Amino acid sequence: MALDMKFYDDMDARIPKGKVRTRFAPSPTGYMHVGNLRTALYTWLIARNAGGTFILRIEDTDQERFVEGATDVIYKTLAECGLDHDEGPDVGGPAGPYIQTERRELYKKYAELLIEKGAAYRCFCTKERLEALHKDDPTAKYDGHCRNLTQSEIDEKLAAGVPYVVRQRIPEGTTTFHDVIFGYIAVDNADLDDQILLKSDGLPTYNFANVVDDHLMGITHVVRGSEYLSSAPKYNLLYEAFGWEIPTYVHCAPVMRDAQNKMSKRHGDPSYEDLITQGYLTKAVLNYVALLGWSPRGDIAEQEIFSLDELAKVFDIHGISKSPAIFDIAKLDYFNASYIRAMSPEEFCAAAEPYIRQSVKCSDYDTALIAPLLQARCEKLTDIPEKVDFFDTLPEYDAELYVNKKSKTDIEGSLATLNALLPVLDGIGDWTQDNIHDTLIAYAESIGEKNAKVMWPLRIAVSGKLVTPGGAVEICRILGKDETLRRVRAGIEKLTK
RNA sequence: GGCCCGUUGGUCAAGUGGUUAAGACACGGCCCUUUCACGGCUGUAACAUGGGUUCGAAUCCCGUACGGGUCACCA
Repeated sequence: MALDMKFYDDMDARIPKGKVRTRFAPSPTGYMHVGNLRTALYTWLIARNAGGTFILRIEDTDQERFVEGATDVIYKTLAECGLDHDEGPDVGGPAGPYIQTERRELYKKYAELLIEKGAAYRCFCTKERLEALHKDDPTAKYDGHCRNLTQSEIDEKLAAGVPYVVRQRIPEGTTTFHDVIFGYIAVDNADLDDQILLKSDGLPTYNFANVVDDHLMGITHVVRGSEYLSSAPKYNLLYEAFGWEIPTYVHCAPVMRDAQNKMSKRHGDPSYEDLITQGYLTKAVLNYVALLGWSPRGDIAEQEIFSLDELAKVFDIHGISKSPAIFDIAKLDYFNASYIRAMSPEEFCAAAEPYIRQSVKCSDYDTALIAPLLQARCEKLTDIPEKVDFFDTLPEYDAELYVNKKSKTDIEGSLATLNALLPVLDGIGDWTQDNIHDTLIAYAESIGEKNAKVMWPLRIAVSGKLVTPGGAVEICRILGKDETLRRVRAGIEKLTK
């Protein structure tokens, strides 16, 4: 239900710039999926755009899901992406500790405060009783069994050491909340459950810890996935019970693998780290992900390539989309290719070298010469090895490769060309790019043929491949005179049979 | 199932009552060219649906369909 409530207008604008505090609060699963990365990015951008503070908080209240070393993945990813945090477990800050399990006593204290205020109550129901409750209707809400226990009943159970949880006491009425992206949403409190705030192990549930921490840490903009949208009214009730100011909500629609499913580890969708090992550049991933669910407005509406700094300058919450976005690897390829092309030759050479060396082991071949041929020809760094595998060893190839309609070449003609080329190439004294080029062009002219007619067979002979990075001249240059001549002879032999 | 949210080309999306409904990716064609690319030009292709409101609706309202979320001592 969308309400027209002027009261809430500009809710997100009432916070002075510079006072903005946002937080990225992942639970350490050891896996940074793309949707997570995007949430971190948006959260960081909101803070940086406003000259505010970006905080990292670790939500590790689920002891059963503890994964060793999982926080390292978070630190590493954020650092690699340039999403620096001003406060967090590793850098400290005034609102610490920043790890929820270290804040245990805090939650307990606030849960008790809530009980005093009458907005929460202790529930001594056993798991068996709760299960029985859900037996017929799995979606049944808590029946309020412990809602109105007398003080003496409570004291008695407490004294007897009966384990309990703390539940939120949902009042009657309607709760309205505002989200920057989704607008005003009102729900009937009767649809809300008396959710558990504090588990029997004394640790808070996500729902409770979030409210307490976000308030205590002074978070002004709560950025999270839209799966929390339906919990938002319960958070507001909590804020109200405490008498705390409600933050600005920014619920982001999910990143999908297809129209039906979110990106997920289970489906084998790539995490940030996976994308990097697949040959994608961090900056390209960030750029693409930023635009997956957000678009620039105004005079930069057409712009697509953004550096992180640029994004920080222009990012506007209102450009975030309501509907889910499907992750399109083909478009990431395009962004990645753009970033590869935009690198300086030196930068690209450095990035490409290890990939070139994966298939070019022979140290006679200079990666500095090979790299320039690749820069405009690959979308991902991992495209490289396959493209340069012919340098070390001439592959087995089909004589049919010599036949090309457009270049007007066939088997017979190619054989003739190759035979004629042997002395021509052998006659080149200084084996430089220019000399090889000029000699071959001059030869083509001397026999009154188009360049392609001589270049095609030569390129096939020296590479053994239909498609190569660079043309015949570049390849010959890198191969060196001896190897070039050897390969041309091999070609002649193949065509002579 | 209840409640909540969403729906513009295959994909990402601009658009906030009057537009020939942008742009990008992908796809097709052409040019460039010693292969493939790169680059340039160009083409195909969309407002889920039915009712309203209005002089006028992609834009506002209601319904329908489809999709998603949520209903845990998980986050």
